[in-house]
Amino acid sequence: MQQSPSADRETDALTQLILEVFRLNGSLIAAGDRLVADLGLTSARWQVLGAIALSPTAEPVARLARSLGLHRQGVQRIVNELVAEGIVTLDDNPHHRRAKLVRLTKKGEALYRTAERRQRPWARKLARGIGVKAAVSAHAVLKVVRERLEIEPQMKIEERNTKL
Amino acid sequence: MQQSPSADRETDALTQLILEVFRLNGSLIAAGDRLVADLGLTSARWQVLGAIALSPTAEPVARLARSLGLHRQGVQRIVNELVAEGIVTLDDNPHHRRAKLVRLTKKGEALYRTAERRQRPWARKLARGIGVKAAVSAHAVLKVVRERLEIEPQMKIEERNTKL
DNA sequence: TCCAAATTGACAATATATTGTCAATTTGGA
DNA sequence: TCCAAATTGACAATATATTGTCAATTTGGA
Repeated sequence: MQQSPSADRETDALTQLILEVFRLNGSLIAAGDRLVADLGLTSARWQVLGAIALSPTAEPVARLARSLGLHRQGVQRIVNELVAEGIVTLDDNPHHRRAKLVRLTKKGEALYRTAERRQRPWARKLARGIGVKAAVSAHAVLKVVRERLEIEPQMKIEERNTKL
Repeated sequence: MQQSPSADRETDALTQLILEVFRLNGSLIAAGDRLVADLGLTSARWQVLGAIALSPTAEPVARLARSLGLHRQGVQRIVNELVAEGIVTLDDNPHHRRAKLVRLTKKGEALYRTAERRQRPWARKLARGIGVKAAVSAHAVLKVVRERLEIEPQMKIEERNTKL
């Protein structure tokens, strides 16, 4: 089903964009790791910490994993490490005997705030001169693509484990 | 060093964009895996295969890894598997006794073409209606950000192993 | 109330990625 | 020509991610 030439230019443009997303993702993770390494964080830990910090209410591991699009087991592993280091605690959940609620400790909150304080000027330098409009528009494009990828044909990570 | 409000909106917009890049990257890898799974490929294998197929001349593993921004060892592992499956071969390199040149076999070329044929209509569906201009502009934004991340403060993957 | 389905954390097996080191070899400048 | 530095693949140790399974528990509909 060959399309019009303009549709093909569109396809090519998106393909290039996708390749750039892969490259940028790699660079961002590497840069994030460097940014918080001396705090004992990694990009992965930071991401989990962020989900805990930003969630309006404390949540169990499985729910955090689901909302991050990560594997339950991977998040569990990270959370267990963070517990061992006194960065988060697992509190009893009045609504579920097994599913403990993950909460930041004082130390965890301080850690997250430190990382946040460091992230901002870093992002500011990266953002300089890009323009709100261009950034918002790029964001919109990526979001549309992601949403198209996520409709049906695909299953969520958790569903894969459960259903297959 | 507090900036003007507009600079902060810019920072916020970029932060949102960055989070979206992480999410999209995950979705793309998952979708890519599904797209070529029945061909015996994964996103990682496909990426390596692409580097081999698109390079104007055959290259050794270390060079492929460098140009992909991946670890030499990871690419080596994938290439070894591809050799075992008859998808690529390691040919003698007249200029270097150890660094064999990775080349696609007939089978490998056919496989890559099959994957490519499948990728195009898939990308076309994803791209529909996005507009060349929006895609190109988004690409430009991501590229600028990546290039800023890659100047100095950071070392290339290979350099890290060698220099530290 | 009851019970099948879904959720959850634990555990284990395996796959994959990362980090570090080494020796063979090539490269490039003195 | 010579030799220090860089590149390269091999190997190994470890870290991390993925997949699969299970039992405890909760949920939601009959």
